[in-house]
Amino acid sequence: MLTDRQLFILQIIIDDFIRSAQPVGSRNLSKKEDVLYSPATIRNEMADLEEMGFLEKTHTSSGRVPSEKGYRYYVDHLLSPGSLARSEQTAIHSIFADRQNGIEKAVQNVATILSELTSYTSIVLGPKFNDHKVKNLQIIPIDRESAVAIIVTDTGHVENRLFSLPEGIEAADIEKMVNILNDRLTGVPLSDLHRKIYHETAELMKRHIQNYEAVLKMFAEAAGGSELGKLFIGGKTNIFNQPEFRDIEKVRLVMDMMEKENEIYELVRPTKAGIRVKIGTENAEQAMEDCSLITASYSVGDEPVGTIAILGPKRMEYSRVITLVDFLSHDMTNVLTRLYNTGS
Amino acid sequence: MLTDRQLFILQIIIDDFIRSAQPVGSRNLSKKEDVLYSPATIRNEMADLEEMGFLEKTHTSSGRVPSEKGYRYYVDHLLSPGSLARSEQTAIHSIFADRQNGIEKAVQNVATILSELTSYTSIVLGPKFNDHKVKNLQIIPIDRESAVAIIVTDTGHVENRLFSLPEGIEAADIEKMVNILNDRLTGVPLSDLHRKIYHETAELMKRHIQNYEAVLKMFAEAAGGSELGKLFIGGKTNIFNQPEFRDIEKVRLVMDMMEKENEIYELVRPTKAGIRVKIGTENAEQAMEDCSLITASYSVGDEPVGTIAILGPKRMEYSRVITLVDFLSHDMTNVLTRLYNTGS
DNA sequence: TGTTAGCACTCTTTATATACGAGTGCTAAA
DNA sequence: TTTAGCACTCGTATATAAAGAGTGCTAACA
Repeated sequence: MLTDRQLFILQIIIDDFIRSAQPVGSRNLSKKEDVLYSPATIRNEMADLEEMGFLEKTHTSSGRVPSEKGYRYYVDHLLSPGSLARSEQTAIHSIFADRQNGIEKAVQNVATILSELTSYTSIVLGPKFNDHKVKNLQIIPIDRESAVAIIVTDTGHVENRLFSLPEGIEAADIEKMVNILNDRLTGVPLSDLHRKIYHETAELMKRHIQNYEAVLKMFAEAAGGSELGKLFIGGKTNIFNQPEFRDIEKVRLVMDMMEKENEIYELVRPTKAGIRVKIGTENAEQAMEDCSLITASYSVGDEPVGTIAILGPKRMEYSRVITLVDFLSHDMTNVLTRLYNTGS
Repeated sequence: MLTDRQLFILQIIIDDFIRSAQPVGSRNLSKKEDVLYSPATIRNEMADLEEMGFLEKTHTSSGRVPSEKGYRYYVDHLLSPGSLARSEQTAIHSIFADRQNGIEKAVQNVATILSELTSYTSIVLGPKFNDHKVKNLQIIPIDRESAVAIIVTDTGHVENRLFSLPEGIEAADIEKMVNILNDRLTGVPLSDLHRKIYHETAELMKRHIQNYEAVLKMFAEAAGGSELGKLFIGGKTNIFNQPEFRDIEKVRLVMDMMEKENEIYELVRPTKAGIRVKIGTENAEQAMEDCSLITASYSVGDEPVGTIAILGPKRMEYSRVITLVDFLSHDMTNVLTRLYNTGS
């Protein structure tokens, strides 16, 4: 349906617009050294491309601007693969080189480096710990009324939660309880913990400990707390650099959204799909209608556990960002898979 | 030096400007029902106030705008005390009513409510845990190479850290070590922990456990992690509402600063002083030159442990905000003091 | 002596007209 | 099929004028 020349011109127009943020006209295009057609020819092709919906005009006699459909086609069919500079590769590898600081710090660094490398806003959803298995449970009494429940996983992650002790419980009871829980629950994945707590230990504890229910409830809650990983956002203010966000109301919309964690979670829910590109109104959120979002999930083994994403203007350097996000997500998958699968 | 009438006029001008964000002229002022002077009289007084540096003009024939010196005088001498609506008081009290969720959640709520109540940006520095005392220490081995160190305080706060185990350490050794540490360190404040670990336990452990040093080091590090409380910022985008921040570059400066935690820490370092008001360039930070910051620290007993603050335009509702921040900081001091002093 | 009316002046804002330039669509010629 | 040419459109920039809000100063008034 599209001739080679139309493809070529569409690609050049979008490339140019991504660089300059200015509507591109036939005259300027034809002056480029690798463009051999006259302005008139280009105008004809442009008119066709516009009719097909790939280009738009900002007003009757302006140059052309890519439409969302145009970007979509560009991303699906016209992207040149692109490769990473060696310096970028080493930057990425180095994030996980020093594992001493723990996963969270590393994930935090991913967000920072992503935003610095791209000049866009980065979103990183840290790995969820559902699959991690209970290594050890503790209940530390604080005073007569309260205690802290602690869950340590086989990956070194620690969940903790303060809770009120039932009236008149004895230190010996607590110890008994901890023993039962450790005995029955060690090795259970966090995602199963809630169920197992009630099914496997309730009967037993009922016999030994009065008022066991309140305690079980708190434990179950502590376990359920981390179904989703932690969210990190890097370069929140990078959007100020984009000329199409000179309008303060647009910036505000995006900024507002970035403060709402649950909306962000929706955007970056981990999936098995590879790179996902959402352009403008392809994003459900109203606030994203002038933005594009590129996401890729990373996995432990086959199970997607987290996501990295880049949020930028529709006029985004798709090629570069996709390459980068692809590389990084695979790198994270490798590192995490090695880390967690040898551990268990 | 200032006549009563000058004080009165200065106050009305600033009040008016805070409300309207518009330079205020003599004519409009004189039309107010509680102003009995003619425009000409007011102009004369205005000229005097300007000469003394309390007012400024944006251009030769504009109305007057308060200078920083004007705001300063207003805050120091002209503030009407103001009181909180009952609904606001209950909103504040209710934050700590439900202690179940732990301090951190409560502090988070403080930030949210502060920004909602004021329409400015709120900054809340959570309580530091230096004074809290060790209740219990644990070392949970994860695999042959690593373990998690856990410190529980008498306030229910939990610190944890993953560390590498020295080669060839035995499970029995670890247990012995935990016993020694608990024996010696229970009741020690976190701020002393680092020192005590080396002074009081090193000798003893040396005798019992080979390669104890690496382990001690990790424990000491875990303890040192929380010298400062956690930072919460509410209503980051509220600044977009301020007409003097229509300029995107100004917004950017402020937004950029809000992303830099260490700069924020400098602004809200807890002190014993009461309410502090910093107007415009009284703040050292370049980015704050068009903002005012109102801070108040809250304490446990006599020891300031955290800070709440409101960041807004220089044209801020000082009276309201000061009343609110004062009330809230005292409330927090009361609640926390009761909570932590009865606990120990 | 303090207050006020009057007036000329300043400066911003808004509206209007004009010129300029980048770009288009269409027609006709190559 | 391609391209040169040309009239036309529309946004941007510039100049000019008019309106309006506010000031400072002078002189009159109580």
